[in-house]
Amino acid sequence: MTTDGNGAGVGGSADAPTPAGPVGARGGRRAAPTLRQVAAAAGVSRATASRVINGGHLVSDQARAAVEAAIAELGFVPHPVARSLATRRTDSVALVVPEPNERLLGDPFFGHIINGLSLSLEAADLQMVLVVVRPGSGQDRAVRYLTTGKVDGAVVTSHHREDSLNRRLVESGLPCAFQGRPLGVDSACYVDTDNVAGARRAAEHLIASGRRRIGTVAGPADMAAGIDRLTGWREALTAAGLPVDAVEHGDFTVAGGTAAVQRLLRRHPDLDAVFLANDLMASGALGVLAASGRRVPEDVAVFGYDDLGLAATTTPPLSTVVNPVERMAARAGAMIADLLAGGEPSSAPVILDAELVLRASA
Amino acid sequence: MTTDGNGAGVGGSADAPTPAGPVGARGGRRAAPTLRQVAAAAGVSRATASRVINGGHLVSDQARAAVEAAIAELGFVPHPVARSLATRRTDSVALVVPEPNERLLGDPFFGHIINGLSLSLEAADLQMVLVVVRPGSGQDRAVRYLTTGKVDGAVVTSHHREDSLNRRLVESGLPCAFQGRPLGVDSACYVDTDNVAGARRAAEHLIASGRRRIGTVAGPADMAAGIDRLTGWREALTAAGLPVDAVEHGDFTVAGGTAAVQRLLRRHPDLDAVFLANDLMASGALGVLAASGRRVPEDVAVFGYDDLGLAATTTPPLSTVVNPVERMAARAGAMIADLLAGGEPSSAPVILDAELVLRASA
DNA sequence: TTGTATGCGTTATCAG
DNA sequence: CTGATAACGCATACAA
Repeated sequence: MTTDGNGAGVGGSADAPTPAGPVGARGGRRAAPTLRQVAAAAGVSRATASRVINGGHLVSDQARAAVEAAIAELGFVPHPVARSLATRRTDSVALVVPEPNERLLGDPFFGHIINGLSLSLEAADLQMVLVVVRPGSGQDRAVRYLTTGKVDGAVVTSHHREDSLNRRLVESGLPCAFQGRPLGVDSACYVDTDNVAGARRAAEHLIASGRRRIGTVAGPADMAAGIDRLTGWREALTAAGLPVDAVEHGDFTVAGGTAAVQRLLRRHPDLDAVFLANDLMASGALGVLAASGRRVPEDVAVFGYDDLGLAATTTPPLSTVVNPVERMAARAGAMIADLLAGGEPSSAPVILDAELVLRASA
Repeated sequence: MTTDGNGAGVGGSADAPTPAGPVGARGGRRAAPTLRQVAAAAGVSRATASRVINGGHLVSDQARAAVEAAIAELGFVPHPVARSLATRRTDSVALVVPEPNERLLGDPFFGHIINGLSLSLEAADLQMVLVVVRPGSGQDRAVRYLTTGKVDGAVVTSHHREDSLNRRLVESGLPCAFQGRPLGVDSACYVDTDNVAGARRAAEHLIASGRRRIGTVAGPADMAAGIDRLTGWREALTAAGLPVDAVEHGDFTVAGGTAAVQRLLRRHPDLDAVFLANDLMASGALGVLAASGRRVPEDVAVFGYDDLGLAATTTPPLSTVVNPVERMAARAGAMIADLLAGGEPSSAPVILDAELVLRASA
């Protein structure tokens, strides 16, 4: 083993240009052992030591054993930065989230995204880096960060409004996977849920249970989820020969939903059902309806969208459409992992199903 | 300027060992320009080019102008990984969050943490890396990631249960700042809110408004926030000569709060007020009270804790204690930024105030 | 003020 | 199977 007290310097290998003085212990952390020290302790070259670390092919059992012993003894861990510089990989991917608005702060949505993604990335030994893009110069900043080699790829949550970010990212050549159909860019590398079908089914349920005057509070007209859920609602009502004029738009927040429902009821006091593009807004609707003396679901049925926890705790509990956010994020993570492993970019998006969950409100 | 069509190779500098062949364009991304190319284009040495990039001291105006022009022309951006290897800094800090449980998924808590922290880190030109620690081997994994040079420091949200993570991190020498008083470690480098005072004030308000039989649903007994809020409640009741026997513990979730309140009411049907250690549990309590035919606040007053959005939207809206989560995270970010900039570790924690917000429930 | 030389810790190439 | 050695891209003592 040739491990003299010094820890290095023996072994006869001609590669020790390092001054070898007492390591400059800055702060309080003692310097981590390097590959060179491992090689010296094992009596092999750095190249051989490196081989056993990376797969261990093409090395004699003897050399491998020696190196592994040295690694264990020194507590060696490869320095990720140095490795990145050499391999030009960082083994980390960014989760890009839109500007922090009411939705980021108060919606369980992002918690689920984060959980699903970090879990699937972990399975591929990738680290998640959260990049929140702020308005103003934040986008430039984010693009610079993402395209200068600090991450190997990105999962972009495309629930934000259409802007140039998506396009800039794919044009930069950075491997990207989108969660939610991306607007403003022509990429098939995304996973989404079938928002159209989900909304349609919700509306169909309302119709099947006898409702005839059905309104909706749609999401923002410039977000994919907002557009698609409105489309599904229209499809169902049109197919049933019902009018589709009772539409208001909300911003996916409780306050926004509250205001939108008030407008809707003012214009259409005869509504016997309302479909809201997410549960947060539906929760606001519940308050408005109660305040106006309408009973849910006897007088007005309420249907939400998301089922991310809130729906089960309102009074009455909300019937809603399951938004498989966590699974979407996980699939997006797998997608980017595939891409980074050399897989081909998927030619078709992954669309997860949108099932109903019936509770008391409709 | 000596810029021949080749872009490099002139200037007489003796450092061009690179083969100079057509860059291996892997994937679809064209290779980013390097410092060497900038130096060549500007007709200076790499050292000089490096100097103008890092502050620009000790360089002639002429050289600086030439380098800046070259940078602009080539669109040069320093490669962060190479820079990190040389400087031994990464300019990024980790946000360490506990295992993903119900709280991470459904609580707006983490959204606020993320927002506050990323904002303050951005001000210090630091990038936030989110590290979620899973049960099992997740902790080893996290510690390895955090202590091998991929981040310069960490902000640890200490709302998770007491475990060895805190200790392992500070012992590793990694600069750490905690959000919430850390259990299991003796560090003054944290920012918290005065949970004891907050809970005490809430209870005092209940007492001042005439309530005499006051119960509480405390948080977990092994989390700082749970412990402190219970303490505050006890202090107020004891000072008023009221009994402190009506105590149940919940897990900070709606379901947990629901169950805990049911137990509490079974044991103490005469309660005229209840203080819950967070709004999620308070929201569960609202449902139980309504179901049992008790009016809020006429029969039973309800007081929550957090005011992170939910409290304003329940029926009735919750009186609660403001938990300045975003400001805490921001302060923790500033703390770690200071530390990394060479500042001294703070000798005393930062404690933010806990104010009441009165709504209809109490 | 500028340039030279070297180090940062790995991986990868290419002779042996 | 193994070992020199050259990248990787940038920063920085030190010399001039």
